[in-house]
Amino acid sequence: MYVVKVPAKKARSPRPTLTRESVLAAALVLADHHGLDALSMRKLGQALGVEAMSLYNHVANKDDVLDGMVDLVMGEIHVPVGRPWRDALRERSISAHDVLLAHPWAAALIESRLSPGPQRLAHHNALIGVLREADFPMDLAYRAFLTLDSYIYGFILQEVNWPFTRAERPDVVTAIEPMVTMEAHPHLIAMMSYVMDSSREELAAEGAGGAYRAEFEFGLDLILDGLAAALGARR
Amino acid sequence: MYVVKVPAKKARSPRPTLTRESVLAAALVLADHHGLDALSMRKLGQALGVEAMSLYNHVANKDDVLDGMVDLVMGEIHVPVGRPWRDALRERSISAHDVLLAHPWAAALIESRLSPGPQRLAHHNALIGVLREADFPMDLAYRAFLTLDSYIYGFILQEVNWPFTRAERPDVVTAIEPMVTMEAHPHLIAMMSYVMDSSREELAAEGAGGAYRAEFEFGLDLILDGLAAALGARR
DNA sequence: ACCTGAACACCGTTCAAGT
DNA sequence: ACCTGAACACCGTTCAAGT
Repeated sequence: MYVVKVPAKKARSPRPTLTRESVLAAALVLADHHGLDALSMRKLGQALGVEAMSLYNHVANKDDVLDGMVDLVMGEIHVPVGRPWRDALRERSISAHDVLLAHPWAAALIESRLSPGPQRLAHHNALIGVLREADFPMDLAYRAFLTLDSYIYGFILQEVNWPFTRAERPDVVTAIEPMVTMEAHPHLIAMMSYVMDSSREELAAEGAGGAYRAEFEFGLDLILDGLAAALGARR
Repeated sequence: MYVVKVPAKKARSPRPTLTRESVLAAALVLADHHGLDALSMRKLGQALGVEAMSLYNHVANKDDVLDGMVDLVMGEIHVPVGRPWRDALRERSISAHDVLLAHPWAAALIESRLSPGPQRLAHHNALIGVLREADFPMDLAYRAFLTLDSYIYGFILQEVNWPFTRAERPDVVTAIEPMVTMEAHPHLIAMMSYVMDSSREELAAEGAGGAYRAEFEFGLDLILDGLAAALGARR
């Protein structure tokens, strides 16, 4: 499985021959551009200039497509090796953040997939390797892994689904406003006005890593500090 | 909106009159028992002894149903007030964990919903209130909130989707096994054998809070420690 | 006021038939 | 070997018609 099919040399068809890889790549582009809801086998076929039924010659079914997309995304996340564990974890966490932000549909999908692909397995193996080579005992390595990944995926899900400026999603903001009252939700209002204040809108425009990058790094460093302390306590 | 409709006294129909509340309650039960994928307007109507189209007299559409279900779940999460911030946050985090574990479809759904309902607004207001009354500056309160909720939701998503014992999901475990090799994934294999070892299976049987409860509390306390340190540094 | 039959525009997937 | 038309069993939703 996962063998790359080489298109026959003499193929002179107007469009390239379908392969598992081209199907997955097209699915990823479609999801990036129009969201995961817009990804149907019929539309995917259409994007490839083919009927939906043809896809079943190259992928088992839609679940197989989703698994393949997840694995493509996992392959984009960088895990540095041969570096101090804290640096390595920090860099891979930020890489994961940026990759998952670039594919807003991916985080929710990854967490809902049961069978990991080769890229995901390799990623996890490398990650655990970083911890083990830094002499994390296995129970602590497991907890470190769970804590860090819980944070990363949870953060991305919030970031991707929660547009905090009125400019981004005026419809959402105006829908919420009438339900929030000063009497019932004073603290919520205080936080919303902090979050939506103008200096943050400038941040949002800066790009690279998104407007939440500083917030992400706050929690990330907090967790890395905690792991360092836990590791120190064991020695 | 959200007014409870009182069924007419003289109603003598074989089944109770439909209300928004009864529709949402039935949807929640259906999702708890058969998963979110099994929740369609047609099946929901069937569960209520009615055609799918009747539901539209009580809810706007399926999105409205999903929003209502999320809000019911949010209402189950307990936020203690008038207690030291650390105790209050710890208790509400564990409450959130247990509630979200009891409704395995909820975490993913909550994070994908754009418009919060009244219970969610009240919950967030109370949570921010705990932080503000403990003199967290607003920027730190916001980051504390983001860090904690990222962790909680991310953790639940992993816990809900990752069955770690062969007994629970033999099909998943056997599907993964042939892909993992000792040469390519030594660290992954080491961790999997740690995670799947028999002493953990006993833990799984203990119930209340699930088999991951200790792991959840590890990361939770790590984050609470970090927040306490960050708060102390500000004073 | 509430329920429903019929209809519309979608889904994923199978399978026999085509090339 | 790969593609497709027809078909099946599903979706969410609308709307005119019923009571």
